[in-house]
Amino acid sequence: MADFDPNIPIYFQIINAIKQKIVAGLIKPGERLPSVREYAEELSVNPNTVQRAYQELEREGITETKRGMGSFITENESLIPSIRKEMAKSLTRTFIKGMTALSFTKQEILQELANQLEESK
Amino acid sequence: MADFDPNIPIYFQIINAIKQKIVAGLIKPGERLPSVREYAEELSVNPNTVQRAYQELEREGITETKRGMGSFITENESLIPSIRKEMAKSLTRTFIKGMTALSFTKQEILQELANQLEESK
Amino acid sequence: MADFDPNIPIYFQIINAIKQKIVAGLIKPGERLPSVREYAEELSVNPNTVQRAYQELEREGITETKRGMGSFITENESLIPSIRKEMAKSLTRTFIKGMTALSFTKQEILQELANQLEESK
Amino acid sequence: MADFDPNIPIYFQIINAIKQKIVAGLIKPGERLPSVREYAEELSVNPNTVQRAYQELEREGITETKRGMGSFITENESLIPSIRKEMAKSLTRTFIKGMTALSFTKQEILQELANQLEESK
DNA sequence: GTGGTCTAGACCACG
DNA sequence: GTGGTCTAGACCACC
Repeated sequence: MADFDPNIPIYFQIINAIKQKIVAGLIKPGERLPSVREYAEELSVNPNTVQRAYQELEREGITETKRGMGSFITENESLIPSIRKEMAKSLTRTFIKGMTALSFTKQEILQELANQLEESK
Repeated sequence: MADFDPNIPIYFQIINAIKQKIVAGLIKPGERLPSVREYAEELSVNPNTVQRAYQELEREGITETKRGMGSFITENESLIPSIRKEMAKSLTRTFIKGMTALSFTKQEILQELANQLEESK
Repeated sequence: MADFDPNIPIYFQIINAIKQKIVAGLIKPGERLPSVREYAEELSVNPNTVQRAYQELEREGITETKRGMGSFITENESLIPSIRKEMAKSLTRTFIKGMTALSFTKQEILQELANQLEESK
Repeated sequence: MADFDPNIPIYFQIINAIKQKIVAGLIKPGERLPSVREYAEELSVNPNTVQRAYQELEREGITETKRGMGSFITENESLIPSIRKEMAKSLTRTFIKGMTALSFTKQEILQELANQLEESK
């Protein structure tokens, strides 16, 4: 089901995939994530890698994990919007950084985005 | 002589600096870049690091290396803008894809970009 | 029926609850503890977890298990206070050692403890 | 040089050891920590374990690590006192928790500490 | 040589 | 069965 961009740490891509699923409503607060081993197998990845992703998610307060029980999405009203905002900010920052490195001006960045948004209409 | 952001690979920052100079017309097609050693000293950086940057530039088709002569900006005038355009397109596509996955509308995407461009002013 | 702190192993909280009841005289030496199944149901907890707690209590010499009869608080009246004292001593020694390594003076150690005891009031 | 308490994660003990060394002035801000491999060998521990400790230290802002260069103690005026405070708090919390579990009252905890401080005079 | 990530596989704590 | 830690050893990115 998944193939990973070899330039980005797998654990990081797992984190983002889960965050996206939460934002999209595919996983709901309170719900349990697949077990480390289960998910590792599904993704054809080492359990340690999934473990690391889950750990990071917990550190960010997105999940709570209970020994012997599994990891659960935090039940928190503001969770989803805050993840959405954070991811949007990160995406935008990356985009701006990349474009700036190509010495695009702010005007040109906006222009390029507008163009491509049109195209994909 | 130059300050580097410690969070970004130095070689990458060197690449960008050179690209910017090219786009800005400070270095012209056909012109020779400083030697690896020269440049490394100027930047107080390990020669390997400059070497790596030059290598990458060549891989991207932006420069050509002639044995014993040094690295030269590619003569093909149209090559550089076309590379730039391609990279911009790719960056933008990635950005749009990510934001769409977070169910942002086109309006919101533009808005978010505009906001963050303002902030980083 | 009981609320558990999700950050502390449940079996550990059960142990402490029992110890406290003993010290408080709510359970007397020689008395029988509830059966594992009974207690597990009362606490809405996995029987294994209660089992684990009982095991640990026995290991500490606080209870004695008789096959087919259940777990009993040890008859030796003086045993419990002596265990308690030993554990307290050990805890205190560890604490002092750690604080001393941070070059706290005796005064400061007492102060820090007093402060934090206040806070958690 | 080191042997580890088997009940506490090794990476955690490494973190604490380094923090203590910083507080004690044995390692100074700006100074470089041993490389992951070096330290791993010295401690007879797997490099991954040291790596994890270093990573955590960086996450806490205590070190900064530069690829290909090593990990360095953060140069920050308030670093040492803040570590000292944090560790003291943690030690004290652990102590209180343990004593409370043995159903010591606040008075008794203070008493026990005072006694043992006297003894070790 | 240095840190960062990953796999493979093991053992333990917990429920 | 589930998460947490650890070892052994590999490969890559960076300096």
